[in-house]
Amino acid sequence: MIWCVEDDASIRDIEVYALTSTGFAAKGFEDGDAFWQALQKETPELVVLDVMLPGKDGVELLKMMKASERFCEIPVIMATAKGTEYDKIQSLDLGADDYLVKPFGIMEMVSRVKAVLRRCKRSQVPKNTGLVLNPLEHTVTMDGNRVNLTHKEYELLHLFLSNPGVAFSREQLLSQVWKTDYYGETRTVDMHIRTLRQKLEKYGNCVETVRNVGYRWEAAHDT
Amino acid sequence: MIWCVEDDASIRDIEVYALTSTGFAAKGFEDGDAFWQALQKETPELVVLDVMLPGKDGVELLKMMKASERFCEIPVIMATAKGTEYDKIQSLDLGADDYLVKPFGIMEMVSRVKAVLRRCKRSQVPKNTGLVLNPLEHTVTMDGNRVNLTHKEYELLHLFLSNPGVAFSREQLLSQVWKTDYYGETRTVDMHIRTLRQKLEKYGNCVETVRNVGYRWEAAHDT
DNA sequence: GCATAATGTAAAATATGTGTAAACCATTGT
DNA sequence: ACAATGGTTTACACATATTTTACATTATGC
Repeated sequence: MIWCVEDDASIRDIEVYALTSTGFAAKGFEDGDAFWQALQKETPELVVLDVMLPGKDGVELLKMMKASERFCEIPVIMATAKGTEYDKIQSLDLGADDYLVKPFGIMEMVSRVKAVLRRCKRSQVPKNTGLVLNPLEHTVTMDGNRVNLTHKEYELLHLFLSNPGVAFSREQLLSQVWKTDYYGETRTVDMHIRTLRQKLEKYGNCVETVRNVGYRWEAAHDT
Repeated sequence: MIWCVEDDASIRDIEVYALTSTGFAAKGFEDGDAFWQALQKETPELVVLDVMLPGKDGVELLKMMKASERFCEIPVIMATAKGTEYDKIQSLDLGADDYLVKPFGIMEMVSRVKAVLRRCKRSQVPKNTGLVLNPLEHTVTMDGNRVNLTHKEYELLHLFLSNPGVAFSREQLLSQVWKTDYYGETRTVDMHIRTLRQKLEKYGNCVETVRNVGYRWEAAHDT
């Protein structure tokens, strides 16, 4: 799925149409907020991001993506009317994968999308974290070895792995995993985090405690 | 090692010089033959390839590289005076990794080289500039590096970044961050401002003290 | 330049949140 | 009903964030 963030409706439509007719699945977003919101639920293959946007501008969004554990791997092509060298350098140095200067030919955009995807596919080293969760079998393997988790532990890990980098409060964990909205004084969550950490051995320290908030999965720590 | 294939000696020298002074190892080639010959003995990290060349032209060389098992993985940036959309598309579709239209700024070239290398080796994570606060992850990154803040420090920064330029009194800060309306004689706020300033390093002086009033975030000071 | 008020700094003292172990309870299968 | 297993609670140890205290430093007005 390719996402196009562009406030001008006519340009957006052309972009989506061109990509769709080339065989890509594509979706348009009018502003940064709608885009960011959708990003929480879904992960696109690539984003074509306009710099000039109402609300948060493209550069801001790019920074936020590249600063995030969860989104920093998503390739981004920046598009803008500003064609100064500084703009190009800034975007590229911020981690954008390519740059389009308006008015750009629609086929050039498609070509660049294809080129970036090709590059990313090529450089995608099979990044096996060593920790594989299989929802179908309800199992977890660590470097090929089965790990025996209890149900709650499994659900916790599942939630963490589906949202890497996101900090969850104990309340959130209780409501998501335990399906209860009560939260009094209890060490229950901590207890399960503990056993999970132990069973995950070297991956245990991927579960970071965020003091005063809760816990977070930090994939960077998987050595 | 970065290779620049370009027949115009002055342009070639500038390219090599710019890359070298940026920290890359770089070497220039006058024509396709010299380049192709060198390729048999050595493998560059990336090639900046001019389209218009005496003898075999750039497109020809690109095709040969991409057809070869041995060289097809080497990233290529095409450079040319022809700036038509067709040329761009052709090059990109032939497998070039990026495209420069002459006359290009020398720093743009360096940026594109960096961007392409980054993409090809995702191992070196792109670091963005600036200060980014991610409420979802409850994290703060500074030029791409994570900053470890305590909860109060985080809340302070959050408040400042959400209201750039606004001067807050100590009372206001106490009520917003500490959620208390009491204010006696205490250095608590100053203390936290201090640690925040320290942890933000060069962004530390964005926290301005407003004498007789309190503190304010002045984004202009983030150089 | 000096007195004074405001802010910066360092350390110690305190409060708070989290880790841990063991005991306790609930559910399931036999 | 009884084990066996997983889940919860309790109580306390421990680590670290926060606050206090005391004093140094810097700005401001005369």
